[in-house]
Amino acid sequence: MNKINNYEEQCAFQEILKIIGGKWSMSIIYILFSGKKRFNELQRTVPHINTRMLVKELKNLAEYKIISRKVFATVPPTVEYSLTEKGKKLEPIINDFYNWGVDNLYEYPGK
Amino acid sequence: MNKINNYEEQCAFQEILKIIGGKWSMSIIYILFSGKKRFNELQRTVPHINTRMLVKELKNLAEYKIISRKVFATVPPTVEYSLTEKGKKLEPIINDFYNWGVDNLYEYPGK
DNA sequence: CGGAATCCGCGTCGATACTG
DNA sequence: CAGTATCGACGCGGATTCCG
Repeated sequence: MNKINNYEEQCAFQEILKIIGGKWSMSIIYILFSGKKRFNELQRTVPHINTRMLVKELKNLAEYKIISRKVFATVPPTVEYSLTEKGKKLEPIINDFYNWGVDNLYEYPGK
Repeated sequence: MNKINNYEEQCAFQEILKIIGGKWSMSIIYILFSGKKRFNELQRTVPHINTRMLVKELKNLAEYKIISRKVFATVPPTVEYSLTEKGKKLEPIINDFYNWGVDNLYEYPGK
């Protein structure tokens, strides 16, 4: 009854992780749960990320329609990022994931 | 009411991802949902993983008590890996994650 | 069988500087 | 403000070989 564990499922898993398993993706999505954010806001909120990485991740997430990018033709330019419906569906999952981590990982201080 | 998005939470997130956000961790855990597995079984089931990476991941996961490692003093040696209670708690989360990926990512064929 | 050890390329990531 | 461009290093991860 358990169709888990076949080779194709594993490959699918790896594809999924390639998209949102990166170093920064989850952090960015996590931040966007609280609403749309501008580029600089994101950069300030995600610890240690740099411009290039943030641009790259945002582009990637937008490509898969997890986030949407809205440009306002103002001076200076304004760009807003927000979650799409797909992205919003991740909220409970990522929250569970985060909570699991806090509950189960943090009693191990040392590397 | 949303305490999300502060700097420390973000750092915590990055710590968690460092532990189970690697290229192979989730795949291995996913496989172990269906029961204990031996080293070679895992290596055969996870696509493209090699010995070194598998050893490394198993060691890491065991260190954080997500999986447990049982050695049987037989000849030839037998080692069984299985999920701990902590690891089992991940099952619904990773399943949700996987399902989300299949539902939302697979209509994008291209790179 | 289940690892450990070594060697090494290649891609990722980071820092910096620059642009519309 | 919101990126783009370029460069260089470092470390991840792959292949191979050896060991108990």
